[in-house]
Amino acid sequence: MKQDKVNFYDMVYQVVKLIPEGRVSTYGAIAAYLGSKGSARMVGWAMNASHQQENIPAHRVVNRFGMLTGKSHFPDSSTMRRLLEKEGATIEQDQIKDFERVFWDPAKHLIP
DNA sequence: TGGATGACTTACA
DNA sequence: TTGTAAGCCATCC
Repeated sequence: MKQDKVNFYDMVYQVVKLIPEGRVSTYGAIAAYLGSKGSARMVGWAMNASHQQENIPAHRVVNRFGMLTGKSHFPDSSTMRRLLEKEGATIEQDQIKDFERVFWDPAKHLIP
């Protein structure tokens, strides 16, 4: 049984899907919630694979600075910003304004 | 099998 | 202070 560990991607998806509307999270926060604080890259990697899933609001996941670093991976560089603004977030130059206000930490809102 | 990659983070010079 | 470098872990070729 190699599946002693649940798909890392699946865990990331679960957390990302739990992000409330109008809120955003960070790679590091999700990684830390999954138990691997230093695996922020894995979260981003999982997001890359999340393109197969349409239910993954990857636009709600940004880097630690609230910057839309993943916008380049969207069909359009403005798709990510548009989705966030549509949910009530404010984006300024590919960066979330009041980021700390819309920041959603899974480790604090979700119960392990 | 081993090396390389990745939408990041943190530490040190 | 700014810039460079390494570290993290899983997946892909």
